[in-house]
Amino acid sequence: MSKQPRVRFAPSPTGKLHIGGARTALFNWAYARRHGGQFLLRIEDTDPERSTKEFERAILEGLHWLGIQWDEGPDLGGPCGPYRQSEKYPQYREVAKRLLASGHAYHCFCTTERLDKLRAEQEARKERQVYDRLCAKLDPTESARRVAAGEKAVIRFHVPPGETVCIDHIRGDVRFSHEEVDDWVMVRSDGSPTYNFCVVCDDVDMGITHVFRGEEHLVNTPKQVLLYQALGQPMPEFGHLPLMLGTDGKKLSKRTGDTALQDYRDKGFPREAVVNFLCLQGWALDGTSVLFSVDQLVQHFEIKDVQKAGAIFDPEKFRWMAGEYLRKEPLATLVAHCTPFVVEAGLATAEQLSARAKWFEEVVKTEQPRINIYSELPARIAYLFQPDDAVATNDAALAAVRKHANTAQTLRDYREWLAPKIATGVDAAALRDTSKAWAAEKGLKLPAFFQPVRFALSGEVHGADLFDVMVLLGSESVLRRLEAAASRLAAT
RNA sequence: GGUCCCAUCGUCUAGCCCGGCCUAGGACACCAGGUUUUCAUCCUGGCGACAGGGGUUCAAAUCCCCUUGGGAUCACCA
Repeated sequence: MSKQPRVRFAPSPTGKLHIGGARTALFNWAYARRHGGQFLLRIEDTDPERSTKEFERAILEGLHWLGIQWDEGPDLGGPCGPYRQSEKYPQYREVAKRLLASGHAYHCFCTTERLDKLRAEQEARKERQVYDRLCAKLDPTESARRVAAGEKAVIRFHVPPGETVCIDHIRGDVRFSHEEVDDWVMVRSDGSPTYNFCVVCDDVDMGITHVFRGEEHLVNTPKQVLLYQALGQPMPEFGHLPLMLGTDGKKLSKRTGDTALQDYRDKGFPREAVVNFLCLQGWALDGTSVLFSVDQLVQHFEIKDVQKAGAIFDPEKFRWMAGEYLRKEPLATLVAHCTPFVVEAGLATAEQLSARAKWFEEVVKTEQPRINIYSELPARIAYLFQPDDAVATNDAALAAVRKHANTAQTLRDYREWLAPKIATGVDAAALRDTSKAWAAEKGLKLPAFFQPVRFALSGEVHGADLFDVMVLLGSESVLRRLEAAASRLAAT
């Protein structure tokens, strides 16, 4: 690398940040950091119909959340601005004028109707559907006159004969014949520039040295490369990242699951897990490490190590990884991450939780091995917030408890035995042994003892350690719930 | 259909560029055990792939060709 690389991520604000885009951003950013270069953010909002400020903000937010910082961008500014394409129309017009003058581009007056008809005919003859260059044959001064007269026209790029090879660090060199490239539209009849045109202008303006983007752009590359040549600008090196695929093997879309980064954030996937997992779609730290940090990514990321084949996005593995990170979180951090979800679920207010901070911390600690994402917590701990005489239950749990005989009696007996022991507080460790001894003495099999008690306390037959649950509930609640369940089981 | 890209366990991948260390490694999932009052966590083991066919070579997952399969893209969208 002769000089510092400059790379960019250039989303168009026509939707929330796609996880594929997030990965593209991540790889670009990692590359810049790895090689001591700059990472820029550019907003490609040349489609006024679909672009919104709202989406732009959401995208920046998503990027921030991932922990990606850019060196130049629409919010930060920089020496190569503006970083929003909608603010650069005068510049594009200038370039188009130059290209027109140098004969690399021409005005095309063909109507949409003629173009449609042309395509239909080519289709019928099973030919390639390309523009027939009718207007390329027009005399430039004649064209200029018609344009001056107010006639609607687009500006097309005049593709010269020949062939070109472009450097792709992932795929190797990609060779293409100019024959295959259409005389594409650079400027629409309303004067607005098109994507392929803006991209090149901007990448030139911003001194971009490496273009890493999704594979769907591979077919655009020839058009863009030709433009670099026409402009007399050095070509950047490319890297077309493998597509992220849905379980159907096709490009990931809303059909096959959540595609927006925000969806995963909203569901409570730990940030580090998202970053880690996204990186694993097409890249690996080494053969064996699955879990790695952003620092490790930056330390080892090489674009040539990126996989060529598309990667099917596996939500299952993603959830597993989320759990791995969640389990490693320091308790205070996990509490902070979970709190909004508990509040959102209506279990308690943030104030109520902070008033019982120590207690809530224990609650979270108890569930930490049992949840994979933050949003799973509320449902699991809801029982702690319910009235002692109205603990929610489900049929399956009830049915399981009913399999045991004399459960009401068991609960009452246990309650009676337990009451004096927890009068001054619950000691989980002590109770664990003595309770089992008590059950044994009563001639109860362990499940016949534990299941009804658990059911009484939480309405479930599965869950955290029973005596930890008692600690969380407190003596009074425990005794009340034991009684309430006994009554209920006796009644039916 | 044209053009382009791709091809290792069901999935993510290591190995491929610079052939031998590959009787192909790791992870998810799955299955079977162990731990636990249950669930989860955790631990152990198992299952399971070089798409097919030709070359080249003493030797090919690795290089070449063909076939097959999959994908992307064919706009005055990005």
